[in-house]
Amino acid sequence: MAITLKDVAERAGVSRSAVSRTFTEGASVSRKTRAKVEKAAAELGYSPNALASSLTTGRTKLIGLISNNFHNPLFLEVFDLFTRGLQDRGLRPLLVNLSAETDPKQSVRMLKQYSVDGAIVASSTLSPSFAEAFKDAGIPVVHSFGRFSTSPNVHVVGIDNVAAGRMAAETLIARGYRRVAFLGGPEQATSTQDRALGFFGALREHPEIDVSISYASAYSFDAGRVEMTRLLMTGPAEAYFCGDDVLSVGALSAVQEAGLSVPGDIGIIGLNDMDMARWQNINLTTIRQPVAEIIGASIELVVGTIETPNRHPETRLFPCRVIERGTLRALP
Amino acid sequence: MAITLKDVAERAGVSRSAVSRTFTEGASVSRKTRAKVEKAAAELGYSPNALASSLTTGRTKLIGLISNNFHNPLFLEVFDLFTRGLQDRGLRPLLVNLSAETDPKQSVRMLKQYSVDGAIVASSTLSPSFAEAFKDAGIPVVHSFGRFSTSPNVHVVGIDNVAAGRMAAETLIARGYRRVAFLGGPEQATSTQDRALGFFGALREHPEIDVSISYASAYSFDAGRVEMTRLLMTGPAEAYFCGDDVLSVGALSAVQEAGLSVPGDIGIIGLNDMDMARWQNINLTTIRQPVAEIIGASIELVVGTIETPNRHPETRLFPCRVIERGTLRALP
DNA sequence: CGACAATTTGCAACCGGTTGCAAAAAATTC
DNA sequence: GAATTTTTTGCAACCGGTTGCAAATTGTCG
Repeated sequence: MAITLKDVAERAGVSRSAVSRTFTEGASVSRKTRAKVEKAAAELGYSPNALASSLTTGRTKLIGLISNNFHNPLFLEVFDLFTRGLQDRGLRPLLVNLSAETDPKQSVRMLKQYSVDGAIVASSTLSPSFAEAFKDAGIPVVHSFGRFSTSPNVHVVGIDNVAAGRMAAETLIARGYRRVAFLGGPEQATSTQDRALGFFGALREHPEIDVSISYASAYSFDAGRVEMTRLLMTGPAEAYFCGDDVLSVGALSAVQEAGLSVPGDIGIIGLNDMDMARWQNINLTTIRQPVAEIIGASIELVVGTIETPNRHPETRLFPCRVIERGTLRALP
Repeated sequence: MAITLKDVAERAGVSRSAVSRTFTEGASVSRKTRAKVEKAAAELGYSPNALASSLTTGRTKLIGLISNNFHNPLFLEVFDLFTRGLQDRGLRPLLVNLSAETDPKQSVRMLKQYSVDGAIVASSTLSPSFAEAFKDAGIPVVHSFGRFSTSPNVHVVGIDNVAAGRMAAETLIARGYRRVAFLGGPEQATSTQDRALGFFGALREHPEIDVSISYASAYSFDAGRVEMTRLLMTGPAEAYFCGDDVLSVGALSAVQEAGLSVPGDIGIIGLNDMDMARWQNINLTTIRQPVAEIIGASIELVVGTIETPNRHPETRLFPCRVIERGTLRALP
């Protein structure tokens, strides 16, 4: 059915090795045989079987891309950049949707069966041990959007969530808000924990400012809306740092629905700068994650680790910045 | 490095075939040897190499998932459902990001190299010939969100875009709009062409209604905004059928920015019902594509075609329905 | 033109599995 | 317990490639 090396070899009147060599970068083949082989291959429409060759070379050029954030709009951009970035380097993303389960064993097993060259765990909610499971299985791995650690066991690329929390606090302080709050995502998400830490840390130096915290059940529109609706009934703060943009939009919607104005009555600052944040009918002031840089570094790091397996685990954090839009009152 | 059949065989004191058979559904192995093999495998942490076995079985359980819609929020849902649906059947999605290029040759080549069992082309903008290229290469393929055809060459699953256009027209007519327009996506997108066809078809029976058409340069927020801004300066219609939800939000934003009200001054109806359409600060009236059904059928069809290669090309269309929200005036 | 070095080529073994076939072992029958 | 049938097992070839090695070819130089 499919055309193999042998077919091409026969047609070109050379050995199978000669054919293999014409298709291998930097192998020794004369001009003449290369020409013969290429002609025969073109005539037959031959293309080498990447999987068969992976058996001997030990490289599949397959990269496992594991995520559980299939509902966060930011991840459209993330998938776009990852797939493009990998393709540009001749790598193929094998997508794994984690959905509910958080046990790494199954994913590790599966990706081992497919002999992926490396894996990228793209998630801000999974614990570091998830990515570590890949490392333990001998699969080069990078945790993108993962938690910062001073002594990481695996490569981590992302933002400093503590610093981001601090940045949010400082932004609110600078605008003169006196009663502020953090509306986090799920309490067990590492990103929420760290952002809370930074937020409260910065405010500790401002005892005159009243600060409170609450958690939404998920990084989702509905969760943000529900939580903000609840907050509005119990006497809301003047400004909220929401743990995520989608959450922010949910909160925004609850505030507007209650007949209050943003930023007049209540200020909101999000985090991520998803594409929709700039839509004029949302116009969300937020803290931007440099997604492209994070993904570029992640790919670079996973490729580097494939080439140098015992490379020391690295943490690469990229700075965030505030994107001024319309949900926070202006600087005085 | 990695544990192979041979290692397990030696440890269990059996032949390699015996080990292979224990891991093959429905092969002949006695209780006793199976137990020995399983014990040895567990002790060594063995898991069979899926790629190596694919060499003889001819099945990789890899499915190419090809898309060029990495900026449409609807596709987050699409990716989520596809990856989950494939995983549930033990299949692995190999993601291909088409971005700019529309030449199928490269994708076909690449997916052939990886011996995918089948391919799913998920795009409403690619021409039918794209999916056909896969079929011609002997790869079972389904075109999801593709163009309807009475004599299809490949399986097509999606909605009847002509009917959707008609549905939009009828919805506007029923609400008493007298000057309506279609704000399409790129003129060459098959989905836009078909939706226009249905829209104008339905209005042909209503000569009293004034109808016009224009195209946005892409299915994007910015394109919708730009085009609507232009329209507002040249005397807009009373209501617009926008070829897509993101486009609708762009248009919506332009209208609001011009100080006009929706649906008071101008009505808008979109198509897709992306997740954000229900966000209260968008609250878009739209026509819902039954995404889950489309994807379920696509997977079923590609699996069916893998099992029965010469299956006749099928077209499966699912009905859309109008989702009433706040961007169209109420029924009289 | 011959000696020698550098390139190119084919052979054969291997990567990690699967599978048809015949022999061996176990189960069934009388 | 022997004869027959059924099940289990191992051998060896194969899937589609790669690669070390030695032989064959080509090129260089005096």
